[in-house]
Amino acid sequence: MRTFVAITDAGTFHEASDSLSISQQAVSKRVAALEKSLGVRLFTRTARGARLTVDGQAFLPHARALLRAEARAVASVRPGSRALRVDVISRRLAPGGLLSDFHRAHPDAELDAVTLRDADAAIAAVQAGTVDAAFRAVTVPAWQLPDGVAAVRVHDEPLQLLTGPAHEFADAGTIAMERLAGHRIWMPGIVAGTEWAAYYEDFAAAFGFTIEVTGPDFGTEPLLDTIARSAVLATFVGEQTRLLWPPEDDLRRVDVRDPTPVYPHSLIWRRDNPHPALALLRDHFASPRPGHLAPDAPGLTWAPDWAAR
Amino acid sequence: MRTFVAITDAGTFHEASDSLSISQQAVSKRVAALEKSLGVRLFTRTARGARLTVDGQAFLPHARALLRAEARAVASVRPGSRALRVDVISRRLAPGGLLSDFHRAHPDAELDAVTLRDADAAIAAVQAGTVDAAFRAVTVPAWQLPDGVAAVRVHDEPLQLLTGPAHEFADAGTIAMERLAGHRIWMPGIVAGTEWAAYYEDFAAAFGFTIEVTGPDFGTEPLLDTIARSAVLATFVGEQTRLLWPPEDDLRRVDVRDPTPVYPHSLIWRRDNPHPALALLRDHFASPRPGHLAPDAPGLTWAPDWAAR
DNA sequence: GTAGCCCGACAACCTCCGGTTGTCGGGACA
DNA sequence: TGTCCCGACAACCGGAGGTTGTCGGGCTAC
Repeated sequence: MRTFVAITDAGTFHEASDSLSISQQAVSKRVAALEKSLGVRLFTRTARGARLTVDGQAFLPHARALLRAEARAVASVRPGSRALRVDVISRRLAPGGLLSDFHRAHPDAELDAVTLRDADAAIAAVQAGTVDAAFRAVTVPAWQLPDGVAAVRVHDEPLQLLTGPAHEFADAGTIAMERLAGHRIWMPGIVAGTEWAAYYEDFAAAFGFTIEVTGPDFGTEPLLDTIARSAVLATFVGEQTRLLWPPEDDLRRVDVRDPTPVYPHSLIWRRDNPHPALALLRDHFASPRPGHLAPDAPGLTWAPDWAAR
Repeated sequence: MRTFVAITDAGTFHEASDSLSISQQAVSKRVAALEKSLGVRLFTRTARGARLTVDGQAFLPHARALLRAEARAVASVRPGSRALRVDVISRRLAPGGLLSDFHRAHPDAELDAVTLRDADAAIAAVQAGTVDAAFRAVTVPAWQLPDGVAAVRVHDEPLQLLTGPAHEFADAGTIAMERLAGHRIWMPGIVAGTEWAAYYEDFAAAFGFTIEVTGPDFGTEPLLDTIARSAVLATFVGEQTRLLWPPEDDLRRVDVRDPTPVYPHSLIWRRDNPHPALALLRDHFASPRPGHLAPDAPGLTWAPDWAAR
């Protein structure tokens, strides 16, 4: 690909071979191999150089796109001057409802999303500089964070109950929290010892339902399929979560009120991290965002006692 | 890259080696080479398989994007079932003002833009199936087109004069066509014998200015730079043309009235071409588009006599 | 505690991919 | 029509990248 693009830029095989620091014959061989593998001619060879065929013209922008993709891939792991790397909790809960929001506001800021084991790992990674920021529920007060690490609760994500059409709550639209008592909530994929598990333990204890984590996690598709077929199982998802499958009419979203459970996200970062996009991220989440609950909303919501303010 | 992604999908080196039909040792070597070239570890090796490191997680979406780019590149030249391939006239005149419009209306329709030598070559390519459609000024009446090839005049692009700040017309904003008489218009890059050359010959003859095509074409940047510095040279560009360089304040766009010159684009296609996106393209340009001159606008515009209706 | 198992790494070997140099035919141009 | 330059072809060669065989090291079962 690089050779192909170099030739279109240079105009002749010979000149391209210079810029690539290989021989003209090697360039010729590379092109011949590429043309053979594609099954089309990319250049018409003339006495005054190489000109693109129609296929070559159509191919060129895709070849350039490929080289750009390669450069971005390499840059994503280059120490120093890489894109902002942000830890977000498992996609099930909030697959970028947070970040896609930011992305719309700052389309040029490049982000790489990663997911660490739990908040402790995320905080350690932020301190180590392995990641630049994390969105996590923080279970400890601010003064217990490592030196130089800051955390601010920036986003309370309302949780909805997700049920199949045969479930008791399927057509309720909204239910009161007290009706959850005694019900079975299935949350496979939760890892014991994480802040995410702690959240659901406290949540279940506070309102008298049971959390089941049985079964290995085969991914979200079988999980949601099971939910869709079950009359008694339900699960929680973030309000912003967009499910890819199954079609939404196989599943029902049920709002919960009195109070509405919210998952408390804190933005965690290291104060001396100079990454320019990090400042954008902090500013974005420091200011109130229309359509989102402010974390200090009055008592209509529920979050664990330990959730940092 | 493919190996890297295969491992993340499979979970273990061994399983990935199966899906790639190579040995586990080869997979191990490939990963080691990739990690070495990137300078980071992508996997943590455990007794239960390979897990992504943080770098690996950040790298993964870029690796997938690269593979998608590769697939698109290959698909762009695959005979049958490739993206719609459209011939458009040299970018100088109308760099996708036509196609970006269509792209906004149909973001999913994949297009590859190519540029053939002239309208005759485009018509031949359409007939041969090398390209699926062409936007060209057609110099012959419809009944002289090859069998099965159709052409409909769909878009008249108004031309603006482009001058440097020292030019007589620089600050006029709008001029009457008659004022062009005796002026020098520089249009390097025009190839003799093309319908594009014929257009400008007729244009110049009709209103008494001169066209200069001297000088080899070094690309648009030096051309525009020359225009920007000259007090007597000017050139024509399509109204929709967005110039990348120099900054617009080094150049002046001057509207021409009484009449306004328009470049007549016909959409050319082969009637039995079943490409689904071609039908979209025809429908899009068959219907009136707000903000664009209809090709049958009254006598306020000028186009050559031969321009197909 | 320990035997077995499965995972990935390492070593040795070999093939052939992809580079090199040398040469050639053919179109453009003076 | 000679000259020049472009790209292709041939012959050769080193090493990148595949193979097989083997090993150490954690889980896991008993």
